[in-house]
Amino acid sequence: MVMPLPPVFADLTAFDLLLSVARLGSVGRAATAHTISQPAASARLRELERRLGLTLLHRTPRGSTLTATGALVADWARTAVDAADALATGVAALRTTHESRLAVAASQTVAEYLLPAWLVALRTAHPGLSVTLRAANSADVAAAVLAADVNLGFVEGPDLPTGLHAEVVATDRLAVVVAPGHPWSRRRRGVTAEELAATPLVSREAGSGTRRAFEQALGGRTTAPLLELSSTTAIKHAVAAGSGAAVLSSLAVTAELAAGTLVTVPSAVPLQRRLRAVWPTGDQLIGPARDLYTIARRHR
Amino acid sequence: MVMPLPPVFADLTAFDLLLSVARLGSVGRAATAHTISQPAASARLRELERRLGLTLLHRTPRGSTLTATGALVADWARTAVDAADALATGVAALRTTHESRLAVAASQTVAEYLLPAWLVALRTAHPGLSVTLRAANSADVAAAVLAADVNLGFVEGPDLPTGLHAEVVATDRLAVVVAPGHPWSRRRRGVTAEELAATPLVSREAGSGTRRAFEQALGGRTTAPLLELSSTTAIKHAVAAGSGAAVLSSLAVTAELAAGTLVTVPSAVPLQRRLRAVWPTGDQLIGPARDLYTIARRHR
DNA sequence: GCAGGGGCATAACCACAGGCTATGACCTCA
DNA sequence: TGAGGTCATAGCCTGTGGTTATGCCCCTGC
Repeated sequence: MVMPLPPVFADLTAFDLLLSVARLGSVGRAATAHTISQPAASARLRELERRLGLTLLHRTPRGSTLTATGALVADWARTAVDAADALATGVAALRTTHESRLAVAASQTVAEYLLPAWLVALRTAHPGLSVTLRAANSADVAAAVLAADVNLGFVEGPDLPTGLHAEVVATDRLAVVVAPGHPWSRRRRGVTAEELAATPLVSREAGSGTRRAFEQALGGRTTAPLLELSSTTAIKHAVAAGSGAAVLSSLAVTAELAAGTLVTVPSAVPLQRRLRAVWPTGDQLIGPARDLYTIARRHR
Repeated sequence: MVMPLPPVFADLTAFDLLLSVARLGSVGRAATAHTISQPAASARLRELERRLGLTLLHRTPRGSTLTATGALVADWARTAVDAADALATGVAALRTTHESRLAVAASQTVAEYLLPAWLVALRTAHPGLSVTLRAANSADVAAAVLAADVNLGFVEGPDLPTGLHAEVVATDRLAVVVAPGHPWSRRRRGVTAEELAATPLVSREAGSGTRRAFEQALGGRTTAPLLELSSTTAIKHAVAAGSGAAVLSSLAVTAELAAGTLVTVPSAVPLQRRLRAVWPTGDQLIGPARDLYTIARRHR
């Protein structure tokens, strides 16, 4: 059973403060950075240490530095804080922002797994910029770009309406995943195209970008799914529970692979698809849209 | 300048609650899972929606489901919650635990970037298990294993004292990184061994595992560092600020690459090193130690 | 057709976490 | 020896988020 986050770790403020102390070298300066008083910061950090049962800071009359364990905790905390930051950026972009300057539409995979990080990077280039994000399927994204509802679109499907110019910004590997106990989990030889085509899989509904890409990679000769679920998360749970194999974006399963709840099966078929940025043919990308495109490209 | 996390996002409790609602299908059940009352949960979620300015839930007389934007937010939130969870697991392992059952020692890179996820996975197999973690350099790890202070060790250095058995659990690519504006940042041809050897780099102190591995990969013919810093974080900041190039574990820079504050430079030299699990020669791994080893191996 | 139960919302109340200001103790350096 | 950093302590107050009790709504089954 999944447990809720223990309260000490649910509130990242204290950890964020710790990171500021590490960066700035003193509790007082960290306090100012967080616009709270020095005593407040001091108390929070003491309380954090007390609750963790660890000594994180080395306090000296001319500043504070991290202890060895403090540095380790800070590094772990940084990942968490960064993830929360990406969440914040994503939400900011999602908010209906009539007053915004850059409008982006992105297909599911891009919106979920790539855009938040890109937007965090974009924000350092354009601190005041507000971004609108529309998450939709690839066809809708293309339509939104054509209608000039958005300045830039990201699609994952192979097809593209005329009037749009596309540039590959990333390559998304599709991964065959199973539960650790599954017969395929110990294979060293890749599963062949024939096997994949013949095996009923846990799959998204027809029309999903991931499913289309997979079907296309196998030349359309796939069997009916074992189970048809409407969300990637549902699929991951089903597979982890032992329902069978699934083909998912490798971006969607990194966490599960790291946690060991899913394992990848090597595949003899190159399962790839290109994630592309799209904008109206003939248009020149300018300003934030251009920068976002550049940031996205840096990951190739 | 790095900004502190906005308060709404610093506290992940509400997001965690949202994930429970998604999983369990109703606000009331989610409340029970978090051991709070149903009105409390209801209020928190309303407040979350109000603060984000988004409608996350579809409330019906027989349960609540996520809206489309809710699902997107939930997916982003999941990464943040998972990271916080890894932080919690890491800290739990770090706490001095005389009463613990599994003792692990790990070198810096492993302890920072890999172990938390492994421990999260291990915990699902052994819910009650308490783990002690000792983070040290590879030599100390080996010593701790030999002295039977710990049940299992993870090292990154190439050398190993006699009496220890080692198995590769992961391969860590070293990456050449520079700031986005750096002359190397636009290179398509890899930098050669000669160039790398001739270029003064931002580097860790002599004796660091990463530095040793790099020197060994170049056959020892490297020049004096441009800048010698004692922590990976410091190096990353220095490089991002434009100080020069550095060679770091690819694990250490994923966040920065995603954020675009650092970029990798292709390298003509294969910069790899093996991360190995070690235990006393002749011993058979048993129980949790064996499971942790298995989990670690799954990532190869 | 109506009772019952599950689901969410509202209301009234309470506790305490965490903020603030003011001040003190300590170290270092000119 | 005083000035200017550092962090800690003390006393006070506010607001968030918890609780229980209750109401409304909708579906289901007798």
